[in-house]
Amino acid sequence: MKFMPELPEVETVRRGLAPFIEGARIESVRLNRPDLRFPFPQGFVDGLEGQTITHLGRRAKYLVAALSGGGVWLSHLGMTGAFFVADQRLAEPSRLKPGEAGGKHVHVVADLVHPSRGRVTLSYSDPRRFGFMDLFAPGTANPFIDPLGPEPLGNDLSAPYLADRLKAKKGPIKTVLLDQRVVAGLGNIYVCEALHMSRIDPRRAAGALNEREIERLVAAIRQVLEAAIAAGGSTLKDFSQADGQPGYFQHSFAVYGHEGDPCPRPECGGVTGRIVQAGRSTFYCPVCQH
DNA sequence: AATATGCCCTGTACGC
DNA sequence: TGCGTACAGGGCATAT
Repeated sequence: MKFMPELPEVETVRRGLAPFIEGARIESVRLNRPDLRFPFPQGFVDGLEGQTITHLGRRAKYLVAALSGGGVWLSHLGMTGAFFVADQRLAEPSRLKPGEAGGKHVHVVADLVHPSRGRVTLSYSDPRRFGFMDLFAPGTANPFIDPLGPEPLGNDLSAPYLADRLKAKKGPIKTVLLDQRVVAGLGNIYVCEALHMSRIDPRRAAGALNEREIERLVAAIRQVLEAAIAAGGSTLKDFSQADGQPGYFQHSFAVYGHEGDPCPRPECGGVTGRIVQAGRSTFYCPVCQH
């Protein structure tokens, strides 16, 4: 299974990058093309240069870098976006994997100065360019962040909250869970996994779930995300070595990508199926999910 | 208003 | 081997 940056992967990237860029001053930024998924906004480079990154946060699948002037540097990795760092104690940039950090898909390179690490090079690679970046002036509305629902790992996601948001929904629970206004940061993989763990059929009408099922679902969402973050965290020790890649880890899934394989639930006996809902693949077990 | 579809983009896998 | 096609999918735009 190839790396795909959903919430746990973005969190792992955040944890990997933070020690290199928090507190660092952005000396220069080079754009190798005018756009990713969207054009870089007017004043992007000028707005970043000279700023110090005071904090690197995450909201849903967005990386949110707070700047000393009060602005916000927003980044979304899309499907193939990746950050690479190199400082003077790490491998030379030339040792970074060719075709990735050194290749034709590196679209943004920023030179930073970190108070203890010295010069740090931060590169962004994104072959498919589904990612994007934006820059927001202090105090301005953020159309990406503002509409988002609660973080799935925070206290705001609760069974009563979710029950309230689901009760009027006629669409399938799988599709509703991908709506970032309901819960922020769930993607196709972890929705499939959470529905399998909570034994809920992805085709069920969201509004038809009962209280017990919703409680199981909320618990499962937390569990699959936390397990994935833990798996990612275990790879961070390698972050500052060899290829300098943050958060690239193989994580095992119960159903995602396992069409035709036996359901991993003990004594279930089902075979993992794949259906398409709202244009996306859904993997599920037709025996134990109902 | 809520819901559904098409689009973006490129590397990879696969059938013929 | 080469060529065409399907697929991966988050979020936006558009249509209903």
